Amino acid sequence: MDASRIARVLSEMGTLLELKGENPFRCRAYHAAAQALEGLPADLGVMIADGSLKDVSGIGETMHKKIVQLATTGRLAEHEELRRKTPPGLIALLRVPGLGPKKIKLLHEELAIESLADLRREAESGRIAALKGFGVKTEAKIKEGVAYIESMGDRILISQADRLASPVLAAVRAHPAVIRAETCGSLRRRAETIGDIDVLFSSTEPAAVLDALVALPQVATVLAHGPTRASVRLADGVQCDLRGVDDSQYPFALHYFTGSKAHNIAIRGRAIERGLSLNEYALTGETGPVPCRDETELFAALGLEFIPPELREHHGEIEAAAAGKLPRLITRADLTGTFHCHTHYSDGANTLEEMALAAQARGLGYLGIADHSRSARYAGGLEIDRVREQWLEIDRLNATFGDSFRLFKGTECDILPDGSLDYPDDLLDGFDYVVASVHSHFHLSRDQMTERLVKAAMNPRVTMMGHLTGRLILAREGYALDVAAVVDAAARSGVMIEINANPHRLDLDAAECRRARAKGVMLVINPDAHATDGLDDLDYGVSVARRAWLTAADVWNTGPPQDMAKRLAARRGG
DNA sequence: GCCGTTTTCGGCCCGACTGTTTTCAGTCG
Repeated sequence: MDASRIARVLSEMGTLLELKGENPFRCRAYHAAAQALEGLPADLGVMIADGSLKDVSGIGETMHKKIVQLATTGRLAEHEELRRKTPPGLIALLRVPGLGPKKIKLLHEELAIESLADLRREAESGRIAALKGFGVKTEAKIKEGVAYIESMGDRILISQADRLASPVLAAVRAHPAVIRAETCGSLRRRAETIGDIDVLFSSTEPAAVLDALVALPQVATVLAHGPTRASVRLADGVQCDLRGVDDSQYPFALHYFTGSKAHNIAIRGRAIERGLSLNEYALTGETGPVPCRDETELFAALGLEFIPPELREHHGEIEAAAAGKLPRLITRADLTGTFHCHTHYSDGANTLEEMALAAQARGLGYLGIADHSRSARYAGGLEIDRVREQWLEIDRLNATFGDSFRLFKGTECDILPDGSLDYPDDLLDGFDYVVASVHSHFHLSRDQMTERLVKAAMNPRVTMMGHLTGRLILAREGYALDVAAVVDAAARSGVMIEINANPHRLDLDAAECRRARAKGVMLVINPDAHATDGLDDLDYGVSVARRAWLTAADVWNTGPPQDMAKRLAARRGG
């Protein structure tokens, strides 16, 4: 069993123990261990073998044994027993706002509620309001919460969150009494998916600002509304938390509400070690508060470099910041071009020229075109003569661009079920580069799929692997695959791995990218654009790279654009 | 269950808000 699957098991055990009414610190230990597993610096198997897993903070002796057992046998008796004893529907009840482990336990014991459906029925009957500790308001809130969950999924893509948050943030900043404002939480950390939107502002009169904000046209329902904090549901169902603080408190609140939770706990621990106390309003020492004008000063007061929000996951960033060894993270401005874009030759919406002009308008010095190969019939994959026609058009366009811009000839070539490529070798040799991707036969066994992708990653005609795991966030799990084995193969052969920047994919993900880079694999940020505005998704790819601790030197499509032709040729042994 | 330049036991981040309570427990972030 791999690290992230084991993390899910441990996290589920933590939740099941909560529902059982276990000691909350013991429950937290399982969640903390799961978190630690998600951020491992190396392969789990390797870390078990060389003993370094024992040194990971949050994994003690007991947890280590459980992890080893899961890694080797894929099973854990304690987990199976917990599952057997807990009705499976109980976990879903945690998603109902206002219901936590204690109330769910009571509902289960008193009314035998074991599912969302049970909960809705009992709430409608009025029996919940009669329970001790409950009341008519709680019951009404439960009914509303169940209806919402039944109508919507609980998380949204970061791209959707951006679209929802930006008008709200603009409205907050436009309020005359607001001094500073920012979105916080997982949105600021640029996570793949967002649960709800957090907006923080500073003002001398936060209550008045909140009064105005809950009346915004984007707000559908007000869930809570106090003098410093309000929770609202936006028109399309996403929850938005608004918080106001005094401007002197703003840096502390910004840091606190950005999280992650694990990062915050560790930072507070560091404050305590230094005889300080940190909460969301202030950093306080024995002689009184330590004023900080911004987050940089807050980190400095704790002896730390500024930690970019994308790194705040308690995956080693505090230790690195203390040692002055944080990487200089890649930015969008470092990207000088990109590969893997589609045109109307296959399933793209725009012409070669339109894509080229859009790339230039975004400050890129080159653009790689990688339309689908012939087997991808549903996507208009190119037969060989169409490929040659496209090459001619690219040559004609390049002649008009002069030295200022260049289109590269690529292909997103299907990896066939047996691991071979979808075009003959002599045609593949004519491309400037080859992106190899899986678009069919998703249901091979894990061993077969791994063998298929390892073979492609070892193919000397492959330049980079496209959307390696095939996942679609919130929609489809990736196919069964030993990612580490394919990454190892890519490391051996010098094949690059794509960070597919489409917000539905973000494939590879940040944790795998970080491990791949540690093995020496070069990453490349590609938008998988099917239209000109798809090029803007590069921002999401940069976020993944930053969350993976990558610098410009770790990503292929950086550096002087005029060198790229030579670098590509060198990759292809030319 | 984890962890240790005060500790191998006794802590474990902590404040706002809500609802059901006459002083606070539970939830949430």
